[in-house]
Amino acid sequence: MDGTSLRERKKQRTREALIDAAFELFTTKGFEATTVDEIAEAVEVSSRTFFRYFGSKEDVATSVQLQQFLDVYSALDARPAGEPVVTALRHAVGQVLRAYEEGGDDAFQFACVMRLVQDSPAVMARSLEMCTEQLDEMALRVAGRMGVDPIADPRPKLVAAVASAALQVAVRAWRETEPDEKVSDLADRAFALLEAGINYPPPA
Amino acid sequence: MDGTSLRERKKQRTREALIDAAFELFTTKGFEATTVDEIAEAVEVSSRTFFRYFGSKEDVATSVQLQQFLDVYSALDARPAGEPVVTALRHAVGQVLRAYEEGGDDAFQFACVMRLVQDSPAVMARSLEMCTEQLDEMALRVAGRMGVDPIADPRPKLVAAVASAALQVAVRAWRETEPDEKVSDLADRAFALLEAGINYPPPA
DNA sequence: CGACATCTGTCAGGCACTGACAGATTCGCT
DNA sequence: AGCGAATCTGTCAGTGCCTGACAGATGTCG
Repeated sequence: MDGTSLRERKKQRTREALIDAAFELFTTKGFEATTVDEIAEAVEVSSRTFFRYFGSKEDVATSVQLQQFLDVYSALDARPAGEPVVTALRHAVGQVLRAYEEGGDDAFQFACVMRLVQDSPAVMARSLEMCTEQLDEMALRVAGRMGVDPIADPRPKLVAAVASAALQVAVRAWRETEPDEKVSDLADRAFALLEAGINYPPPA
Repeated sequence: MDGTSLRERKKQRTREALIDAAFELFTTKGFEATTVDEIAEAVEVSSRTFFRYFGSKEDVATSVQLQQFLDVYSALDARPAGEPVVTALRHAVGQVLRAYEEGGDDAFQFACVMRLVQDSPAVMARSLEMCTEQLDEMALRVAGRMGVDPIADPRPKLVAAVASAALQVAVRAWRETEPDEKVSDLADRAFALLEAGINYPPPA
């Protein structure tokens, strides 16, 4: 049952092999032009086995995105307790994004997933669905920071949803800008706007 | 080419018949248990014709949601020019939702779509995708209200995305609350929170 | 009425995805 | 090592979504 058993290691290896093969094919042929059979063949398993690891062809991409969410959670937990929630989210997200930008290993895969999400509607749809699935988890952490009940108080869920939306806007702006503006900067600016309030013009 | 030609009227009729039949079957049998063939049979057309009207089975639901977006746009344009954007969105959305709650015709269909979106993942995914498609349009109107460039200034897109997220949170909260709390009230509260700022605790 | 455009049904087919079964692999135990 | 149990995998058959291509029906306009 532990992670060092032969069975578990084999499973992990085929799982990663499937992800690698899938991204290789997605980037060269495109998402919809790639069939599950091709991915499975590249790893020398049956297509039936593919569906035992991933619920759908899109899930290969979203499984990577899920890990990114978990990274944000870790970074969020590491932020000081007194920090306001949006500010904490701003720093946590910026931290994770900068790590992806500089870390050579996952940097390619990260850009790969982002392009995939923006370019193929099916992946986009599944990705958005996964993001909303993660909203409860994120709301839970926000509620913890605020010291309020995550069910009775609507604010944690709102903050989580708004933060997720801001991040999506930043990523999309990143994909659309011609020069290589950094995602981390775009996201940082988006969160900074959230901190200041968005009911323009401010009724001061 | 005008809307009163026989051909156009026939098309409109089959389109509405398909939507009605689809919702009838979705509510009784469930979304995934309903096949496109069944919907087409109920209207006495071929399933091929169904796909000439709707790009996918999910699109039957999202086509209705699209109309709701258009309603919000109309309401938004009717708001006074000086009003801050989030406040204007709050009133526009509230106005549209209250109309759906009281209008007996579309009230049933509205509740129907909302249940559909929350209950079946495929519809949820497609719905979210359509919402992001509408973000540009909404951002355009927000930019007009703010009197800024919708491309150079990132704020309109951010406001649109945040407002959409807030609305989604409200709808989801509505579906989860046992008693019949009104969507319009939940949405109003969510937008009110946005107006006040969400960087809790406020660093006052 | 006739030329034309448009809509529809039928057919064939690809691809995503699933349940069921049998064979192979690994695990836990003696 | 050896044996039964649990788990993983491949094969097969099948359903359902969705699409291109063609031919026939229907509406449109001079």
